[in-house]
Amino acid sequence: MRVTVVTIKDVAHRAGVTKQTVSNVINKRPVVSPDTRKRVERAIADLGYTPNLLARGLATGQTMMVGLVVPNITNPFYAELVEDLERSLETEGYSIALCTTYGDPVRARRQLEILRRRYIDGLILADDGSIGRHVDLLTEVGLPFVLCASETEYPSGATVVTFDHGRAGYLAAQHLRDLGHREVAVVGDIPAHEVRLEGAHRALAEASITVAPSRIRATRVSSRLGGFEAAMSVLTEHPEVTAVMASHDLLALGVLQAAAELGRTVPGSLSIVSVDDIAAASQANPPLTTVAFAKQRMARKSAGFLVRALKSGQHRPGVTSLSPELVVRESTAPPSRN
Amino acid sequence: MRVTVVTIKDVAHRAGVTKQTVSNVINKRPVVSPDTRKRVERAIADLGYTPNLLARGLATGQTMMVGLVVPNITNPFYAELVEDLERSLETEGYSIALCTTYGDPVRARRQLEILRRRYIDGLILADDGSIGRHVDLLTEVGLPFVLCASETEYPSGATVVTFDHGRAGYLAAQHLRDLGHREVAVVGDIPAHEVRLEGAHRALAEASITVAPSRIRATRVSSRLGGFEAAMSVLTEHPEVTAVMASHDLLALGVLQAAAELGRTVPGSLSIVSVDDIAAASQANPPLTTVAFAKQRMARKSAGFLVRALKSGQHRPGVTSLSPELVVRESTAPPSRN
DNA sequence: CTGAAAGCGCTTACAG
DNA sequence: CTGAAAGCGCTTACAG
Repeated sequence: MRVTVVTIKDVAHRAGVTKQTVSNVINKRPVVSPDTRKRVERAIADLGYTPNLLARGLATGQTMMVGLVVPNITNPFYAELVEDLERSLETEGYSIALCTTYGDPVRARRQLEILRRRYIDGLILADDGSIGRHVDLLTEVGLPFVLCASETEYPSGATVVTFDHGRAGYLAAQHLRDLGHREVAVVGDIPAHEVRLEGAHRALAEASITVAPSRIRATRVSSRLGGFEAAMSVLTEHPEVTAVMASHDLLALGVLQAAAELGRTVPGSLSIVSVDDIAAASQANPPLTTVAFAKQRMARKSAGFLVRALKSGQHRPGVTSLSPELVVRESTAPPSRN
Repeated sequence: MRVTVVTIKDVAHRAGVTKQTVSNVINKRPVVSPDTRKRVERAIADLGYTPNLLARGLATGQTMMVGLVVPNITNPFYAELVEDLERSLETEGYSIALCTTYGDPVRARRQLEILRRRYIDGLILADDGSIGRHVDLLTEVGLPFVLCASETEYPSGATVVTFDHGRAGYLAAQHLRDLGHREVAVVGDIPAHEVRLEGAHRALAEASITVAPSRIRATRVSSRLGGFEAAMSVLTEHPEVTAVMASHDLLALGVLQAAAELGRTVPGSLSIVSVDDIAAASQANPPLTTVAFAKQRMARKSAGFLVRALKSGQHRPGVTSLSPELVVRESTAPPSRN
């Protein structure tokens, strides 16, 4: 099926040199006389030659591919992260191989195995909480990687870029507290976002506010629908609640929907705050107050660390924790008196 | 950096055979005696050997990778399509290389060039309308591909899977018409969705309804925000409008937001219909009436065609047009009398 | 500065 | 059924 393809040999032949000379000009090694360089470049242009990356990869051990492992890409957080990562990486000349795990450790392992056999140069993994289990595989084969960590514990000795999830939760709850809310409910992706919620509890505790366990709902699914169901249940049982803290925006969008369903205006009769700042948060109605994670900074940092490791050949473990920032929009207001 | 890796030679040595025998057992060629097969399999297991896909690709000309080219993945339509495609393809043993074009033809070309140099086996392209220009490159190098076509014209001689966009528009507008709407505005991704809108005009014309040009708004950007701005402008200028047809769901979500902003309840005082049926459509408030494109069927068909072409080595051009279906939810109702 | 040789890890005919 | 040889398209020392 494949049409004949022009190789380094064809170029060499046409330029009247050997293929290693062609290789030298391709790789810009300064050992070629200007004259023959010109000849070779002509031949390359005439023939439309481009090096076979497979062959090069086999010979050099460098494929210029890095793997990106994420739970999925229909979740906008990961979609946005992947796009940012791709942009950062491609400016460095790397192509990306995308792997989705769907949160399935078996699947993740299989995918990693295949990437390894394709001899990618390195990996960036967006931890879904189960990635930690596969780090052994990575270190075992000596594949450089950096972890865009979720808040769950990450392995020591790894290069990780993470957000300060505890602080994110703290900032969100502090905002509610400072607005004067005392009747707060929590809709959370539990246990995945435990740390965020702990931060929230800390902020509330500082104002002697405690959130009864019955006002904390874990979502069945990590989606808008999950947030909706959780909010419906908690708001129905506890109508006195004036504010809901969601552990991430997708859930908050569901809470928003539940509020509409229950006839509670936002922020007039219910305040909603969450964490993430995905694009949809600012486009919601009303736009969501949330604590922003700078995905783009995470992407740049991670890509930077990986590229440095690949270039230097040195592994430099360490944890970089990025600070989240409260973004006040229109889903929060002081509690109304009625 | 890379730790020592076990090769076919190591296996051969340990099993006391030559590497071509190992190759024979790996590729399940029925020429190996049960006895030596066992020995080799033992050696493979002991050493944890897995074939180097780069080397194999170079030797066979098959990389078992297929490229997926989409405009972006933050648009949920493409994200969902990519996930479906990946699932279909991986069951056939293919890994995917993802390319995002961001609608930039230059970028698209560069990416395709790189994929070609990586010797992927084939391609699936989700047309953003500009892909057509690159088909020459693909046919030139003889790379099998299938086009998940947008509605713009596609090259002849290609294998394409598309939706009947005209019918989609027709169904959407017919629904509004049958509900009794006569004052209709259009928010469209123009010219990308020209065909959908033509279908819509046809349905309306059948009831002698014409949509004045001033009631048709092209969006600046193909996003929620674009839909919002377009709807704000058209609804402000034409408050008598009772229904809006959007050319895709993302825009419709923006229209929904505009309706809220303008104090028009949906569907009480304004009906909204669109085309696509992305996940967010059913999760909107109210859930959107829309015309569904079965992305999953598109993904399966496309993957199926490509895989068949790869296996048979035969290119079979043709256009498969999938039928859309109206999904009535809660964003549409008869016009109110006031 | 250029060319002959060996090698990356696999597969594919082709003898024995 | 097994082994020796050549080749996929590149690169990397190493002579000249």
